[in-house]
Amino acid sequence: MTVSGDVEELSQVLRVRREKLTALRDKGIEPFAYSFDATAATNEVIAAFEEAEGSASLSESGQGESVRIAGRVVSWRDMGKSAFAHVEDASGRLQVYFRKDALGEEAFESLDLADLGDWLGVEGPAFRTRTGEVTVRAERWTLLTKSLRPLPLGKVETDAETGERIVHSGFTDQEARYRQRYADLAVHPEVREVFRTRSRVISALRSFLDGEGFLEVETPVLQPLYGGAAAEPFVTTHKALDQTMYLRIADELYLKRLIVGGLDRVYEVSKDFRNEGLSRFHNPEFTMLEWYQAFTDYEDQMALVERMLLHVLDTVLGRRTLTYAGNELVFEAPFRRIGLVASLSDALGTDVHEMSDAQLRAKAEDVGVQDLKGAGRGKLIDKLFGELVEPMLVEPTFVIDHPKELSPLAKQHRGDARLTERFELYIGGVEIFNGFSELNDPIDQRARFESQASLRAAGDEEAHPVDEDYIRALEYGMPPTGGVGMGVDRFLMMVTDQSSIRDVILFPMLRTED
RNA sequence: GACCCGGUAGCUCAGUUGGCUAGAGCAACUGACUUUUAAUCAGUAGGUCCUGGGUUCGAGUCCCAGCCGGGUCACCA
Repeated sequence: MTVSGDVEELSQVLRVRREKLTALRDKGIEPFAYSFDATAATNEVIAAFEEAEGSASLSESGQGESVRIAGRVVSWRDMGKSAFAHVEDASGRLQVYFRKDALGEEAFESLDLADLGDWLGVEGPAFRTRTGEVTVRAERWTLLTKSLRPLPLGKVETDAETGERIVHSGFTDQEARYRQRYADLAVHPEVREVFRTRSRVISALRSFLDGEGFLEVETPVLQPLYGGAAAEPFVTTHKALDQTMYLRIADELYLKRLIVGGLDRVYEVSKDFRNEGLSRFHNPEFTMLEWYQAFTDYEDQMALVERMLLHVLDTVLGRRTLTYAGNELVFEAPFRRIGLVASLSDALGTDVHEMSDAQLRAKAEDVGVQDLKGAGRGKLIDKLFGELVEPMLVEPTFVIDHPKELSPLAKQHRGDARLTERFELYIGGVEIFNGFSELNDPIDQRARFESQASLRAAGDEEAHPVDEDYIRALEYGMPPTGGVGMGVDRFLMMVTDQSSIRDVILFPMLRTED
């Protein structure tokens, strides 16, 4: 684009708006107002008018009380000595009727300098038009903000039979919508609604945990050593300390340090960062909810997750079903539970525990798993599960009792030394929750870290590094604890039926422009 | 990282076998219209055809390289 103010080189549509800006100032109209005192949101104006109609308290000419509304102009129909517009605010849109005789010559002529996208304040009584739409008859209008760049507004048609909203020539380029989320939000009320839902869901998660006696805490984003998940970190440097720092990949090890300290129920809503590829289920910066509760195990936590999800659905949606990717998901506790190894054994027709590593590897190659370099027994089982069982987990399903090598922070299963007490909750075929009976034996924890280190030496770059300070904390004594991590963005994909994680993140990661 | 698809006006898109001055709808501008609602009618203006090379008398179109995006897969306990 051009140097700002260099009007000569602006494209025609931008130039025209700059010229109107100048014309407004010449008329003594301030194009960027300081404030406006609206008396009602647009949806309240409509509701109040309809109520007045019902109680027959309108004036003889069918007008309600005068109102003041503020919003963005999203449609305009000029009729010579009158004009209709729709003005949109956070609550909805409302039609405004401008008449030369009601506004006076000067105020009406000044409307020529208004554009789609401008923010306007309008004052006047509501009435119902011949075609039946509740409308404000403007007696005064105020320019609140002049828009200097045309918004990609489509034309909105309401289907007469179904009442459906049909948008013509809208703003559909995905790249442009993500890069200019402000414009995407401005022209798509349904996108604004997705993010309102996001906010309500996170609020409901917090209120649920608060109600259970949990304490919301904040732990470091910048960490001297990363841990709590198997992932590549972002690396940075603190200059004054001359020290390498990592952006957290999980909150787990810090939150469990707090359990050691006696804060027996803690949770954190956090941004975590993983230096990995992007996909419709992965954004390098994402929102995680983790909580830890002393004196509970993974059974207790599965029950808590069930209650939490029902609370969120009841609070936010008022129903216990979701439609995601064309599937109806019914939430009814208790959710289905399947053993990871048991279900894989069923799928393979052989007991997984009886199979050698070589047999597992051969099976994995059979079903087309790629990149098995350095994969240990646990990873082979996990890959096979991902290939053979995971796609069938549409209804909410707890997958439980994972192999030990896959879960270096989970407590050994009380009935089977090969397994851990762990669960993952799958919804719509996607992993949303991950929890376990937390490993609190520092000697076992050190051994697990060390076997991770040998996996790392064998080529598994995601294996966990040893965290000596965390082991020291466990040595002081961590009570029996159940803990859970939740992929908040993924859950929101389910709640709002969006197919990409980018559609539930306001500003998803993209390569920079230019 | 692999494969497929795409990038043309502010927005949404056409553009044939390579051929004259690159088109349409919406938005914009001028004019008409005081209950319209995808308002309507008449007219006008608006382009780095993603970038850089190449082939050709001639490239939006064909070839090569690159950039950016979307989708699918891989990666992702």
